[in-house]
Amino acid sequence: MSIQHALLTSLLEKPSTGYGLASRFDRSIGYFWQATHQQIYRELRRMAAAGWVVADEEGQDGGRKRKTYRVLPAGVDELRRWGAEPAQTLDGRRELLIKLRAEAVLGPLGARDELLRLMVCHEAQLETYRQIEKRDFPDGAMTVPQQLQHRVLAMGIQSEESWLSWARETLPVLEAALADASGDRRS
Amino acid sequence: MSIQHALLTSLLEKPSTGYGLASRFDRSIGYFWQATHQQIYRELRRMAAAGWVVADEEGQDGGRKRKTYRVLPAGVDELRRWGAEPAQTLDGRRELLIKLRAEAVLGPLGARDELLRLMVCHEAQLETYRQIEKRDFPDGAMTVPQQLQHRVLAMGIQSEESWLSWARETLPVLEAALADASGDRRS
DNA sequence: GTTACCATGTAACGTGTTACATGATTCC
DNA sequence: GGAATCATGTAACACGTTACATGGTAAC
Repeated sequence: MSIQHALLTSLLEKPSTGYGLASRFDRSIGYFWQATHQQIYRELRRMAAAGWVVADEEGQDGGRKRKTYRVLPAGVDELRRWGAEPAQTLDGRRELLIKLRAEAVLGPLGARDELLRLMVCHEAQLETYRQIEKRDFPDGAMTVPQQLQHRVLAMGIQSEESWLSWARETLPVLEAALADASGDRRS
Repeated sequence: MSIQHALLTSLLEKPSTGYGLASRFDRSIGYFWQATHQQIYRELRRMAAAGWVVADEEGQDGGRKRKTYRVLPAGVDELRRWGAEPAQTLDGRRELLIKLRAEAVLGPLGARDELLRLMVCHEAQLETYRQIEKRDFPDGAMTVPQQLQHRVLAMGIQSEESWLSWARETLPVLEAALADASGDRRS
């Protein structure tokens, strides 16, 4: 259900209409997450009902109105709460990216801890894949079908390696963010 | 709807019960695709209705029966048809992996062409991301929030690079598979 | 006998997708 | 006035998830 948090983050960066969100989604969070306009309108209505956002309606009475949504304090609270909450699913990679963007707007929320947790999980996963590789695909002559099966496993190994390499480059940035924030508090 | 094709491939490798598929899914196609037992039972019933698979029921009358599914010729035809069909969605990466496993069982289905098509798409996507990086994150001093946003984009860039690198290593294997098959026909 | 695992299923719900429909504004 | 784009919505459906329920078999 964290499409809501993606939208909150996006709205904090800049209040927008649903249509505007759908367009901007393409070129930020949309790098890794696509949402149709239906989903966006549906979630905006839900969040408005929950008091996380409001729609400032402009335009004449009668016809359909253009609604510019902005985040209310309750929405910020929710985003902070969610940011601090450790991911339940082992595949919190997408969520983590939203937490990064949310931290860029709101300051530290706990993304560093989340990143460290995910790194442990993905290191374990990588190790598992490597064991399977050692067991099922010993060096030497492989038939073509075996090579194909090996490429499938290789995809898993490479994804994990690539993610971990990204994570190791990301960690210092999150630590700089923490240092920054504590520096702000001190001054 | 290609969970059906994943199941067909898995059943071709070895006829199984729904439960068995769910377990084996964890250690092959499950590298990149998880399916709950509900999904699996649902799809098995649908495929049985379509005549793609049959359940050999054993066990006594009355109680629930253990059903061992195996693929019928119509199921093989469907898998071949699907294998040759170019992916509609730009994100055919998961499907491609199933096509690789399907090729390992059935011989060439067209995965090489599919791989080449996807490579073109992903090269274009990578280029787009790099343009955005050049435009939005020029070299030099970046604030911490900017660095965080940059890490999100970096994830997109790295995913594409990693996938393309996998694809470049996979291509020769698919070509060896084609050569193998034409060799078989000649002999 | 009771625990663990094998095996299948129903029901309900939430999310994501597709098709279709409507109207406002802007530009030519 | 017509086309393109901005903007919002309803309805239906497919897919995925969770909760709950049932019963068989093997091991202790």
